[in-house]
Amino acid sequence: MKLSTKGRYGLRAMIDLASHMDEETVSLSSIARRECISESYLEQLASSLKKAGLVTSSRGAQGGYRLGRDASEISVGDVLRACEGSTDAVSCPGLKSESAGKESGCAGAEMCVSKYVWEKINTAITDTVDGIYLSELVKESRKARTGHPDELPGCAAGGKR
Amino acid sequence: MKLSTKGRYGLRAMIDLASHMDEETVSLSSIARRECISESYLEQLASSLKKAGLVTSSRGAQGGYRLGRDASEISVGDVLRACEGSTDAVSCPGLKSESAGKESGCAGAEMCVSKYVWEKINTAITDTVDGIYLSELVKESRKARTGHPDELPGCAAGGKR
DNA sequence: TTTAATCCTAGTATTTTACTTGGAATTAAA
DNA sequence: TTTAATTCCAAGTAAAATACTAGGATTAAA
Repeated sequence: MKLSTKGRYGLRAMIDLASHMDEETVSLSSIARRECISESYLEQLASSLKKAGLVTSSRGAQGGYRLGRDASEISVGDVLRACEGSTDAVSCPGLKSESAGKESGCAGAEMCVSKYVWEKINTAITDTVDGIYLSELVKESRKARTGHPDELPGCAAGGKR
Repeated sequence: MKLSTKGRYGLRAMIDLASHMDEETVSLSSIARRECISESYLEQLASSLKKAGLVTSSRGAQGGYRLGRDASEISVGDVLRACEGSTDAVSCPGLKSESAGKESGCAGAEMCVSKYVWEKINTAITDTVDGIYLSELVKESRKARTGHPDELPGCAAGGKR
């Protein structure tokens, strides 16, 4: 039951981008550097985020990315879904989230009680991630940073895995 | 962010076992048959469940498994943790759930705002799975079954993947 | 002594993850 | 007009994780 690097890096990147909305554009290379994420890997995430409308881009020198809408209107759920495809911990036909008509899969769909559990887990996750917005995280981040203004990360220790 | 077959099969198996507590012992082969799970794969889950004290076993002919304690005292969380190791969607040093002292990993641990998000996701999941007990599921299952007493699963359609 | 079961260790095919590579296209600035 | 900085795109790939299978050894009831 793990969130992959896509979701984890994706959120970090979006928080970083949101924290630099004073700048005209933000290049992937700068995000990658600050967040200790491989730039070419970030490209893939950027592509997903763009498809989802969460960021816009301008090409060429001095180009880069901007948020697609205000940070207060982008939820963590939006980001994770864009990067991971879905935030469901279990997806099986017959669950509400998959509105694939009929019980197309599981043997004896209405007898599958665990379905009930998966549904609860999925809504718990969804409710949580849809209730947190980038704007809050940016605020939190600034607070933390001003508390320790001297500490500047550096990639060596972590970030990768 | 997917729950693996271990957790999914594990819970199904435990519900099945809990539904047959009138019998002396329940063999893996019978669970495997009813739940459409490979018996040899189930053995591995049974071993984890036993280590966690969620089931007890007796060897030899006529042997089999029983619940380690009452179904009302075994939560879905207990089962999932036994099978999957943890129910955390993200584990990184610095999170409460990992009480590994110091910020042993992430660059600039206190600046990592996403930590705050992972924590919320993890608690949401934990709270959910720790609040559902096998006894409820058995009851639900019986209700569903008596509603459609004629339907008997059969493995063909699903169960595997 | 046969048979039905748990128990145990290891192997393996497949899938997924986490990247990298090698460019092409676009645009601002020199 | 060239150069440099950037996004964009499609494939390839090594390593890890997943979802099993195989082959027994052990135990105990019938």
